[in-house]
Amino acid sequence: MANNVQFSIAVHILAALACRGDQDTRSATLAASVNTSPSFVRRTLAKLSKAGLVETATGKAGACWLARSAKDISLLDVYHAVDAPKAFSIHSYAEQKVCTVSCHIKTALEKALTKTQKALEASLTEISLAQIVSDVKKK
Amino acid sequence: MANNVQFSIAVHILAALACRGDQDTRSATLAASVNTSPSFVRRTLAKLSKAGLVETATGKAGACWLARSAKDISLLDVYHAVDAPKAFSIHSYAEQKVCTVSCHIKTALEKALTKTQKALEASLTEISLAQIVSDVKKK
DNA sequence: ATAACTGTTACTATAATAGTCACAGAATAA
DNA sequence: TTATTCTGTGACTATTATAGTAACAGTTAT
Repeated sequence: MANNVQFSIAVHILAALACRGDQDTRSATLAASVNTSPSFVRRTLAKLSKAGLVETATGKAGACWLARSAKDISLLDVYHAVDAPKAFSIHSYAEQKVCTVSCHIKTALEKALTKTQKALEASLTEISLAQIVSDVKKK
Repeated sequence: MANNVQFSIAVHILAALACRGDQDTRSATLAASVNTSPSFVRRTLAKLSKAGLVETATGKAGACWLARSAKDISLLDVYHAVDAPKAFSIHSYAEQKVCTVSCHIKTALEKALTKTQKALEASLTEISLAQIVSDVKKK
């Protein structure tokens, strides 16, 4: 499949909203920045909204804006909001009863991969949206 | 697309080889344990071989075995060997020159995601094949 | 020579994701 | 109250990374 880029698109959208400050923003405006269709933006926005990262208004003056300060939004929040896939997946297969490895490798792998997933998530916690925005503006 | 499971299949194969000790092992035997075709196993095996994790013999008595002790193989070695995809990918899109975010978000994101990738890889270094094998046998 | 394996290429099938379209529902403004 | 213009969402197609298979040349033991 195509790689999952929802996460990076979500960060892009949030950074754009942070930069626009108090201005109301329509999905079409964001779509222009991200270079995709408004519809796609709205679908991502819906997830961010459910996760409480943005707020939206429907109707003629429809718009969206950050629900809280950029410094209070971590990349882990975004990661969870878009429900991005785990770093690793384990293959599924029929266990061969005669083979110890075949029977127990799955559990052993899960244990190990849980650790690495935790490490990744811990790293995401360390990075705030505000930092991203600051980097964007610096350049 | 389907998720990338090459990594977990590679670990499965290596764990199986570790358990079999000095016995010569054919790709068909591994295929039975992993529950896939010998051809698929051989392709993974080829990568592991290029990375120096296993050694193989061609010809009638063809076989494969670990190139070094399981405790000297880390999951990071395996990760690199199979050339597994990065945890995150960044969306590509045409930069909108009028938009600061659109122009610089990519660099900012790359910087952030490099950090998390490093964290993930550091975590993989900590886990050896020997540990996986030990977990498999314990159960 | 023959048999039996690996290494590799070429192919098809699958499935996750991207991306688009269309429309109902909602709020504003005339 | 009607027209307008936005969001939210369901239904769809297109794309593409990956899984998985088939086939065969090359290699080695017997």
